[in-house]
Amino acid sequence: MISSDVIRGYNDTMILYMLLDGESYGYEISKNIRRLSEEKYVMKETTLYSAFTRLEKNGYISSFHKDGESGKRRTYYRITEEGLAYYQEKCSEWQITQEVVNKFIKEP
Amino acid sequence: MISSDVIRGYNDTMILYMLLDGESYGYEISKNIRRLSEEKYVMKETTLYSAFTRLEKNGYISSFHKDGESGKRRTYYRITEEGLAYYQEKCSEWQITQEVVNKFIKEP
DNA sequence: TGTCGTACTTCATCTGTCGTAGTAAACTTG
DNA sequence: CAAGTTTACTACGACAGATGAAGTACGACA
Repeated sequence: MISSDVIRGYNDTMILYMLLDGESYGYEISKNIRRLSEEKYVMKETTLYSAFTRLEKNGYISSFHKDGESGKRRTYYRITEEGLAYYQEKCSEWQITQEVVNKFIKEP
Repeated sequence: MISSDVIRGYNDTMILYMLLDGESYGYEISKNIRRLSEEKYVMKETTLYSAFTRLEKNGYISSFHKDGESGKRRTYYRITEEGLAYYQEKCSEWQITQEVVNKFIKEP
């Protein structure tokens, strides 16, 4: 299992990735992250939902409700253009981060 | 420049790496991290020194003073066996982290 | 004598994560 | 159809690690 301090800084990126190919909502995103990471990373509920708040406040995602849906009270999110730009930035940053951290790693 | 939330979780690892081939002290380690990362990462002083405290408290490094040194008040550190084990753990974890995060990265 | 580089230390603040807990609808299974 | 499980959140408080700002103090150099 991956410790959270390592991933911290990429939770937002993961969520944004999950919204790249269309809108989704908390529970679904959570499941998808878990599945895509092959159970190696499970985002805590509180982390996920507080990330939504932050991302929306920063204008990277926008929330809405689907009406006509049988009372499931889901909050859907979609990525904004700013969110996409931010995501791409993070991807570039990740390449550099890998390069840098790898200099400090000794393979056994 | 790399944002700190990304690296957070690997500051300790970097410091330990710097102690793998012998004792060192704060200022030197700081310089070496900067140099090795090719200026891409500069650890803040407060981050560095608070990391020392934490690492020592966890038994991963031990501090000492060299006597006979002309009053430069340096605190030297060396890595312990627990520190080495912890470092190796972190290296393994890093491999997994890379794999996981890369699943959420789209190359342009 | 003053400034720069070295080598820290203290303190207060902020951000993001996490544990605990609770709500409530919908689906499942005996 | 009752009871448990899954879905889908929300609220609150605590905590760790990073950070900014500021200060101390020695030595070198010019």
